Amino acid sequence: MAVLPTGSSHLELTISVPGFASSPSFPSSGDQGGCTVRDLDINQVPAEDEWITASMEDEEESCNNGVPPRKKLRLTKEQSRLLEESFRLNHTLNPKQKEALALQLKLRPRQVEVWFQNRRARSKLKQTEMECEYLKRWFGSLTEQNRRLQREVEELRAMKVAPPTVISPHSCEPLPASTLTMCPRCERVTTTTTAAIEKGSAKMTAATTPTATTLSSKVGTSALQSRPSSAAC
DNA sequence: GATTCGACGGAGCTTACTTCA
DNA sequence: CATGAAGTAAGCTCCGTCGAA
Repeated sequence: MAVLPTGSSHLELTISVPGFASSPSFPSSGDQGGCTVRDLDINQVPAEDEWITASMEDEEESCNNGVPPRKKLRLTKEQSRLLEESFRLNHTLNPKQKEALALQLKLRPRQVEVWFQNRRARSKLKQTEMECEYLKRWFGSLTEQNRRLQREVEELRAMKVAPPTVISPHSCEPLPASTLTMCPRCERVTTTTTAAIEKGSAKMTAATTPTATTLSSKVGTSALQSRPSSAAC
């Protein structure tokens, strides 16, 4: 798709900074071949200090009636950055990648999975919105083009009634009006008979004002890559 | 009040495994 | 015993939705 950016670019992607160490502040509890998270149970709920609360007051009143209020996890900037980076490389994760990423981010695999689900869904939504915008603009320009062509047809019809002379833009010589027509697809002026012009005007009306359904069925993804009018006639 | 985003449940699909004729 | 069909469980993605921030 030439018009729309591929992948997730429309959801702001920050570029990784070389030398980033994953969660340097996290205490290492094991020492096994450089893996600092040996004892971390990835299926455990993150520790309390991993939850970012909206305010300090929230933190203070975290235990009401012994039931910890359900807090919404906010990913840290680094976690988000790493997730975005992974998403840019791959929109889906295999189980090993998921596990590794979860370990790196100190999140549960399920959280990584959910993040990718949401990310896919939301980038798709963004893309759909962009396609919608593009179609609106395209439809607008086609409508305008149609108006213009209809006006031209009217003018040509009027000329047919009047003395049939048209001045050529190139040679400034008078041309017979019956020889001028425009191909609705390639917008090239061709020579046809007067009868053909009348047929063509009817076709033009249909061809340049696609309905919403035909437009959306055409568009998919590939149709957005190029204007149909550029096709060979 | 609107928006963002982490989380969840359910539907649908695929794959691996088991059972049975 | 080998084989193919049918059943089942597990795991995945997508979708719609909820609710905290």
